[in-house]
Amino acid sequence: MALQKRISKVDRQEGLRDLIKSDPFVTDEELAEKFHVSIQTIRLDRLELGIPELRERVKQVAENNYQKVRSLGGNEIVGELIDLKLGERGISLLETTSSMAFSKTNIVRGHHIFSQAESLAMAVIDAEVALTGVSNIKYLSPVTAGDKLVAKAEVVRVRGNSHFVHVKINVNSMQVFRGKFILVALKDKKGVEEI
Amino acid sequence: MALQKRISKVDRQEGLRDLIKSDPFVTDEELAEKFHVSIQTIRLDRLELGIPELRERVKQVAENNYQKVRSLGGNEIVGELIDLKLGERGISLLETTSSMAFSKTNIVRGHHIFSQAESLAMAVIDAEVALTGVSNIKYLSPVTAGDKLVAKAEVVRVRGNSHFVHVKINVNSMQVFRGKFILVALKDKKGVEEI
DNA sequence: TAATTATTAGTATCAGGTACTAAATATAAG
DNA sequence: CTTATATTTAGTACCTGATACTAATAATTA
Repeated sequence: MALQKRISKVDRQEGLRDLIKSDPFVTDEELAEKFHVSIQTIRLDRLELGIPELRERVKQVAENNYQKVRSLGGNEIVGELIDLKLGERGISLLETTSSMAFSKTNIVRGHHIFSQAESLAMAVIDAEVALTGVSNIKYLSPVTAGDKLVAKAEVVRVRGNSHFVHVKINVNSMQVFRGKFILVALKDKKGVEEI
Repeated sequence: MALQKRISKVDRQEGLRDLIKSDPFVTDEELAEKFHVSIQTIRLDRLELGIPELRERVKQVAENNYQKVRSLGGNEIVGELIDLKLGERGISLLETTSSMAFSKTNIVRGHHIFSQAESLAMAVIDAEVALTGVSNIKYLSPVTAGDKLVAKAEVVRVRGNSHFVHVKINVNSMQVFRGKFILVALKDKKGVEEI
């Protein structure tokens, strides 16, 4: 029999915590093998550390992200479409959460704001598919997690298959972002021949 | 005994499919109650419809979203940091997937590209926390799902707490994006000085 | 060496199933 | 109406990944 190179209890529990954090899908059995201890020891460890069982962890991951992904790019539009006049203007609402922010400062990462603006700009274009060509954007004020972002998009000019859209985002009627998008409609597939 | 207002098999199976789709966390037992049939009937239905059991469904939801959130803002940096010289330059790699693209065209949504660029720009700044102030960006060519995006960031100028960073993104040495970011380092907690 | 702590073994039980057999009940066809 | 077929229900054995508990063994410390 090979020597079991076991580590101390505290070290194991620390490693356990990290491992489960980085991979919530790991079973007690796999953990037992990894740390060269019995499955019972792992269960005692989890009990002491207050870490729930695999199925509970998986469920939590599923439930947490079920919501988030919907407002975070899994869909065609980031945020919730409130109003839309195709080819003219549109309004969308995005409720920011701490998962969108830097943990230290609670300030929402810029690309979430950008994503809301860009996807609204694209939604407002009256064409099958559009692709962002150029954009000039400006963040005017930091956004804190919990803020409700109201984005307003307006089509200001259409030239050929280029669409110029201005997007403004407000929090409580204070402007936090503005951006000018030039979107190009693709005529890859059928039905987007000319605008 | 009260009359059981049962619906036809096809209708039930249709309802079943919809219900599970809208709530993947529902058990066979709950479904049986909802449709006034036995648990075995529900299981036969799932078998016929090819719908996996609760735990499998929850696991799939968890796994799907675990990936997405990681590559879409759950982390501090979007993509994988390959190289970093703090305050000077940095390189990151992002492997695009179909979940980042429009289902119709398979073209990656712009904000994913932007997110990679912005987060790399912020990572490269030698400061505790930075906030995107202004950015001027341009998408040069559409990116298809599966493409590997290599982003290169370079700090070109530092004035006060304003950092000017250029980011270029290539796919197979073909440039698909460029952007100029002005990032403002925050002083401790408060104070976003004028740019 | 004794006391204490850590680990392992083993059993009963649970949820939410699969897989299978068999029986009861509906519904349709002759 | 009666038979044939489809549908639903009942019941059993088994599975995974656990909890909860008791008891014994091994390792460490006083």
